[in-house]
Amino acid sequence: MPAPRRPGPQPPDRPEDRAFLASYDPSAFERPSVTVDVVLLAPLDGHLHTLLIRRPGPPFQGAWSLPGGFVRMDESLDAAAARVLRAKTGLERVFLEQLYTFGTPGRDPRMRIISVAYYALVDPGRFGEVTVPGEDFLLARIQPSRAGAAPVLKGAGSKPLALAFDHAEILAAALQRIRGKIDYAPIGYELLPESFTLHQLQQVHELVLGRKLNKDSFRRRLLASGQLEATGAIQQDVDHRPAALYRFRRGAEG
Amino acid sequence: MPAPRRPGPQPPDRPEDRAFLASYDPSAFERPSVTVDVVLLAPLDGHLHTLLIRRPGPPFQGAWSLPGGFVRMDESLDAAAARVLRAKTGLERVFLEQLYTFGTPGRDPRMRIISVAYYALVDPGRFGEVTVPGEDFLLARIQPSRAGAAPVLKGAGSKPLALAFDHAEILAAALQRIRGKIDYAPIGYELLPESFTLHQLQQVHELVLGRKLNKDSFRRRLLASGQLEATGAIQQDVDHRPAALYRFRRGAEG
DNA sequence: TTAATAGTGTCTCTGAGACACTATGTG
DNA sequence: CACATAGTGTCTCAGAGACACTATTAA
Repeated sequence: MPAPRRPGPQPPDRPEDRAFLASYDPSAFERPSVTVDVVLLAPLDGHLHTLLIRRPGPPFQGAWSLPGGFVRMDESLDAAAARVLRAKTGLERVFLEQLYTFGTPGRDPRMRIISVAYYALVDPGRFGEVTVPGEDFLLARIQPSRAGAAPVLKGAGSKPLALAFDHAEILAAALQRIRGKIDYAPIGYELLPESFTLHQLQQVHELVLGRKLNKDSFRRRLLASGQLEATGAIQQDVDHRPAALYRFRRGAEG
Repeated sequence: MPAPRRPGPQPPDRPEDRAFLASYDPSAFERPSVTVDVVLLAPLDGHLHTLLIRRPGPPFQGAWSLPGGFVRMDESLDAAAARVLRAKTGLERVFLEQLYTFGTPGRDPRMRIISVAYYALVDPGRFGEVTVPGEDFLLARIQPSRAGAAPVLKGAGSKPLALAFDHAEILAAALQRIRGKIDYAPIGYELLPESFTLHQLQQVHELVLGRKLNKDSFRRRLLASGQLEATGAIQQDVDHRPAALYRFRRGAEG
């Protein structure tokens, strides 16, 4: 939620500080590893889906996991999340926001790893761009669930998927976050192509919220919000009356 | 925000995993330091206040900063925040929630430090319990400000305080978070003693939101929410009609 | 023409704001 | 008594749900 991060104010450059810095021993404290994990969400076939990667080695070898990776020493957390997402999926210029930081000791059996979780939202068309280099991946369907309930994932088989590490918890936190946010923040648009119908926007909101919405008041509310702008075009190739297409008015988020 | 954290599911114990673990070299990646910083908030004299600690050494020697400290290898992030708050202020059993993680390279001039920020809410009476061992501290007044505007801090002098590192940004994020949350989450009660009047509760909401609220609808809304329970007692030692005292019904958060 | 979805007009219900009024304490 | 704050009753207005109705496309 904070605004874009800048380096903070710099302290005055004084000789005694330089002496202190030179004598400072960064190895005095044992340090944890820090990673980012990304929950990538998009609607597909009437369900939310998330991208999972099969773990190529232990621990949890063969299990499904969120795309993740270590934070480098010279990059911000936001930059690490964008880099990891690009490296693991090929996707760039994606809506990406910090979610929560998970750091329970033992969440990774190898060593102490603190993971800063992010969530990313894309429109379903961009799932087509996904290329996972040399790795097995899956777009897992997230079963509709009400707030509070743990989300259930479905892959190709009939059994619900279990995720590696505490990734089920991270996924649940991401779903809870967008559920709480979609009513007042313009995140629904991130799950749709550039232009869309009001019905498609309503379907996205219903997917995220896990319940049906009233058509009339949804239309009224969104049209009154000033967030939408008619493109002038209408839907093509539908076997019923085509709907007007809208786009999100960036900047005018009221 | 996620439910209490447990260690994730453990992988099956297989011989080949043990071999992998034995060969795993944790020093292969350079690691950042990880700290927690705590924004402690309480209402006092009609203003929100936050506890600051004077930096005893460089960088930013003599400047005011949030209480913080390194995360130990064997404790969770929540536990680290509670421990740091206890060590720096003596306060225990405080409402404490993770806020956001700040990790811009250069935010600490000494080395790469990633800080998991928390915010803590206490009632003003508990400020009396605060003891900062051998350290200079200050309860700084947060000037009323509307959403979006950067918060302004006042200490004893007339000039606004500047904080060390990116701590002003962390404070701003904490204020923004509780502003967004107080309308639907029972956090206002954390800023009040066990029993309180509706007027005191309204004042706390007004402090957090930075604006006056309508008395009638505030009363109606809170009484209808089912969150409040009359204690049966009334205010003492006031020079006007005493108000009824209420307490928060924990568990019944609707 | 029918089926299907898009889109409009209007009634009702609920919650917030406004305001008038009564209640109960102190000095 | 005056004065201050606590607390109630009721009117109005705005937004959400419900529902009836019209519009426009394909088959």
